[in-house]
Amino acid sequence: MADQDHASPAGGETLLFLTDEQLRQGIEAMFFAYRGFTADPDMILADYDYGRAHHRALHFINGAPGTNVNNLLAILGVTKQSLNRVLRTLIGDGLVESRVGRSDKRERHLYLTEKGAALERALSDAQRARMRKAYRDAGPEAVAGFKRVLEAMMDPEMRRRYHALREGRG
Amino acid sequence: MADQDHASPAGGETLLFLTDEQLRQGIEAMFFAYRGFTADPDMILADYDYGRAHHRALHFINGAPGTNVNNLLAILGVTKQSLNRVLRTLIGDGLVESRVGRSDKRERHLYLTEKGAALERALSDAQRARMRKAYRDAGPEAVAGFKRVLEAMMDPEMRRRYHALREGRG
DNA sequence: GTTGGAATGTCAACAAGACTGACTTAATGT
DNA sequence: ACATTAAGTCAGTCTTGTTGACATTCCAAC
Repeated sequence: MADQDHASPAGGETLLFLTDEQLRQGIEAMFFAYRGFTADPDMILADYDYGRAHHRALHFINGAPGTNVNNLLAILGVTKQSLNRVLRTLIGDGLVESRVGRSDKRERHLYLTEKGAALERALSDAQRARMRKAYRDAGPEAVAGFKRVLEAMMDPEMRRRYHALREGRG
Repeated sequence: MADQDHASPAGGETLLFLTDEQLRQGIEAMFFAYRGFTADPDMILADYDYGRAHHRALHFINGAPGTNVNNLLAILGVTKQSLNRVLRTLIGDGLVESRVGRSDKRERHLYLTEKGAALERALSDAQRARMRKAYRDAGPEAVAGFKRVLEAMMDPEMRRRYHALREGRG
């Protein structure tokens, strides 16, 4: 069934990579690569009593200091109960600081403490090291393609947020 | 801070994509894209009493019919106890058949039943549809780069298994 | 041939992290 | 005043990972 593409009369080149087998390879590549992607931070986290959820919270608070809980919720795509459990331990352990909003006192603005920034840095360094190696091995053009495909794979809402984060830092 | 690369005297082009901000974007792209990657099958699975783990088992049994539990274990990267729970429900529900090995009676060889193949197809179709759209939107060259970077991101052991699967089907 | 170790798979109990649902508190805004 | 919003909490459930203990089968050394 993977040979059916030879039957397509014209444009075979542009359709070649859309066979089920090609798509399947992409799916499996995503699966295996994501494992590598999370492996290094996971090893560090195992030493603390934290998990991947804590890493994600630290990452996005670091990237958008002062963000409120609702925004973080939307980015992470979890329920507030789930995020709250994580946030409570991070605040309790002195990695995250929660300040009452000055304009709207209902909101809580989140910041990393020195201690929280240190852990975030350790986790990020490990993850970035793998990313850097992958980028180097694959080359600049591959990286551009990599990002284009990943972006096309996102839900529109997540793509919007992805760009918003970039612009917020740009 | 994203402008710092202009300071690098030579080879700016080859280093441009290795700034911390570029790596951070890649990390966030992986995070958001993986969410999209799993979203469609997850919605289907919610209708059944199955989860992502069941999907993964069905996927790889479908790709390597007759595989034994140990091999599946190594591919999925979980403990045998964890896989066993998933396998038990799939076998109990008649989606997977487990045959005792003829040469080595300790081994169990796994096959999808008609029913199991049908669910696998439904899940795969949903996931492939998103993948196909992403590939189409990004273009063939981007897809090649996408795969190169993902492969470079894998642990060597997983890269080996990834290739083994491709050759087994090739 | 028996036996002891290694490999394969199963059962049971537990923990992390997600979920829903119901509720409280405080601040905002109409 | 009253409804809405932001945040947090409590309780209960589900999936999916973990360890530990155990049964079965195979194989190789004795």
